[in-house]
Amino acid sequence: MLDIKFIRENKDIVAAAIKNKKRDINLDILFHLHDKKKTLSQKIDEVNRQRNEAAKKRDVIAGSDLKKEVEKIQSESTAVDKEFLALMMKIPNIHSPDTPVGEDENQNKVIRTWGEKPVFSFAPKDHLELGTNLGIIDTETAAKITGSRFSYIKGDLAMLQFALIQHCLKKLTNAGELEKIAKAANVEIPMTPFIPVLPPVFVKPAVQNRMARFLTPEEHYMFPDDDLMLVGSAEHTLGPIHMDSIIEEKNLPIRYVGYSSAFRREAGSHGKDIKGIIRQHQFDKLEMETFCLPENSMQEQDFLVAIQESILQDLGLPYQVVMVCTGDMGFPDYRQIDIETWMPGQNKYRETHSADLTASFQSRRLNTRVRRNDGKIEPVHMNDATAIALGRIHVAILENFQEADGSIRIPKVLVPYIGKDKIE
RNA sequence: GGAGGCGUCGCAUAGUGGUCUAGUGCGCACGCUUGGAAAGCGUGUAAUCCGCAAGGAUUCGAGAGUUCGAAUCUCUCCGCCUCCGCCA
Repeated sequence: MLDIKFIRENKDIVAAAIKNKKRDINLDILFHLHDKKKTLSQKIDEVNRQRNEAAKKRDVIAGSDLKKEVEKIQSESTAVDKEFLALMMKIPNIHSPDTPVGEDENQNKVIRTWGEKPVFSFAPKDHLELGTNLGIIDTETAAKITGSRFSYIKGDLAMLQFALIQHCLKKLTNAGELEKIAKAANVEIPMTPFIPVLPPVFVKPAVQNRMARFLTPEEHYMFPDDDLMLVGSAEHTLGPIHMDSIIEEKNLPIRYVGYSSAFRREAGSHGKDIKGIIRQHQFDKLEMETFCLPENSMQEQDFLVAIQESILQDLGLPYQVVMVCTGDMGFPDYRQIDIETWMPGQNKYRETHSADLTASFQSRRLNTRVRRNDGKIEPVHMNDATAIALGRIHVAILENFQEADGSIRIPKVLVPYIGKDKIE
């Protein structure tokens, strides 16, 4: 959610963002509702003042009349508030000046590439064929037991997953490692290490709503009997950690790295990526969620991207970094940077990482604020970014590091965790 | 799942219908004192909204209700604690 004052003072910027993010909202209606809301609340304040006075004087008759009056205005005011808020929530975040304006993913801008795409002396296979042959991916049994878009990850691939998690956690909790990454990326912000978290995978729908992620309800697994839903990402329970609280400036930045399964119904993606484990209803992910000072949040995002790149470089996976354009970026995002990793079996780069800077957009709804050293209070800035998404990285590793005989080379950094250098 | 207790300004606690404009302690900030510090003393210390300001309104877990008036009474919900049961 944006600040209504900001919207009033920057109508052009907000209107442009609405248009660039392909939405249609009339800001004049919003302003009109806001005026009405203000007038009504001033009226209520005044009547309440009189009411308090009457109560103090124990004036039963006047008090009784004023009570009826305030009830009448109150109901009108509640209706206006509701309408105002509903419209406010439809307004997307503005986008950063360096975000490319565009219609869809075709206008996303590649800003860097790293690594050499592998050249095979044989016809490379896709991850499903490789994984099925090696007995480490089993989608057929999963289809019988649970349904389509689920899988059993077994044997060395399961080991590989834990190795990846361990490798990343080690990196993210080590201040020295982080400093190296920041220095290489020219980022100058405090290097507070990440706090590892195992968050809940259920979230109250009302809280998820305050994350301002407009993942429609159809995309979530809902449990109405318990008023709960499964998270689509650890972000959904990491982001609200400081809901309704004020963080002292000296305690920022706060960085979390959460490990959890993510659950997505993938409604509306029928037929897309149906083969293999690229698009699953359930997958595991290490997710970074950070809270920082407003003036540091762009650098914070650059830092998170640098971490993502460093992880992919450790693994030796070729990738490209992409500035996501306005038409393709998330509703609450100020700037979105994706990393796409080369997948030979698909013969293209596929999204494996996303870094979302939401600035004050989420924190305003979550009511997560910072008390500056001078005592002023303002919303903190929030970033969230994938550290590693396990399903898709499995795909990348299997497809990039396959040998002619169908075996898979294990990335050097992971060998110590698994105790061998090959899946065969 | 059963029984009981409890949710108050960062933390701890007082407050059982009007004197609560929510007290006190700790913490924190500033000042005095000091060569400097600690201690001591003094002052200040929740947020949100409206307003240029003066000031006003709202919030005592959440919501609804009773009342001229609610932290305080009633109802519903949520959370926490203790004991019992079940259980990884």
